[in-house]
Amino acid sequence: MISKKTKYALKALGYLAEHSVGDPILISELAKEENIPRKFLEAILVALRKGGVLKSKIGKGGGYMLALPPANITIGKVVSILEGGFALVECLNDNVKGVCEECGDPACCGIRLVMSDVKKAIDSVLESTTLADMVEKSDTARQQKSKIMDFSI
Amino acid sequence: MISKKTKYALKALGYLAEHSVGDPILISELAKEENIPRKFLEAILVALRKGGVLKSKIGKGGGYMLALPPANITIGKVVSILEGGFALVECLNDNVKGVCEECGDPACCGIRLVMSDVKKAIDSVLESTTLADMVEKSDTARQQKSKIMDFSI
DNA sequence: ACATAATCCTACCTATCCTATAGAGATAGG
DNA sequence: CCTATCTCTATAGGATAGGTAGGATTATGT
Repeated sequence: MISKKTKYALKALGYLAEHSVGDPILISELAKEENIPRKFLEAILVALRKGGVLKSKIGKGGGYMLALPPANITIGKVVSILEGGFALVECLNDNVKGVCEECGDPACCGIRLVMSDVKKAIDSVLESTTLADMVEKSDTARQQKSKIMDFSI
Repeated sequence: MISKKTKYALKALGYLAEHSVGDPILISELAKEENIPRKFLEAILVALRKGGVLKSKIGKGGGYMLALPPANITIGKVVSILEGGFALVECLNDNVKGVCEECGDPACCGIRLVMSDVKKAIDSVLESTTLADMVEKSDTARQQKSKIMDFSI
């Protein structure tokens, strides 16, 4: 299960991708528009900045901007920043904190082998989907829906 | 990240798949051989029994057996029993506890749409991999390794 | 230089879940 | 009836997620 942190991050990034016209957007605007607790969002944005996805401008007239075009920000990157990778078992994590004590021999642990397949499947989706894709999916779905609404009237 | 519960479950099931010759195996044997806290394992086995993966025999000479052949037990089933499904967002969970408050309109929520793709990818692996596969993977890896060892001597 | 608007940083709190344990109860075999 | 088992309920400690507070720092405009 992805955490609220990650969900909030994706919502905030989605907003930035749709509303950014070059100048920075305020934390408070993001928090209000996307319904995210202000202070909590602050911490999330800092993480995203340190992860290279956002850049900020301090002081009056400051705020946050995307550091890259939406098409160059993968969902995998965002998840990885907020969740510290998305491994299903410790021993498959990117930032390896050591082998999990359960599988005596990592190379032969059945669980590890299976979860490695799962991780590959997850990563292939996460790495191939970008922020731009996410926004587009959402827009398309909304348009589809309003079409259907029109027909039904 | 899968919980220790699930890891222990898979280890115990793996042991049962490999050592079962029809008669029940003791909790204490499973706990000892697979290095799992006895009482904790007890709870896990009960869950697996209620989930239809194991059956038990009470009283003297009792113990646990697989309720199905290993090739008919998917890893997905086990994960689903122990973790209550493996959705990445609440609103995609099997046992829907309601829509997540974040995505106003579930049908148009970009996060939901992306995570739905991820879930499909996960499920396709988890549903197509069985306990028998897991045990086999592990065995094959072990054999490969011992071959390499032989060469190197 | 100064007031103001913004992000940045450090620390903290609380509830929930994960892991684990204890002990009495129920059931079957001999 | 005795013993070996699983079964059930309750509980406890620790970690993590989610959220909050307040002040420090930095930039802008006048």
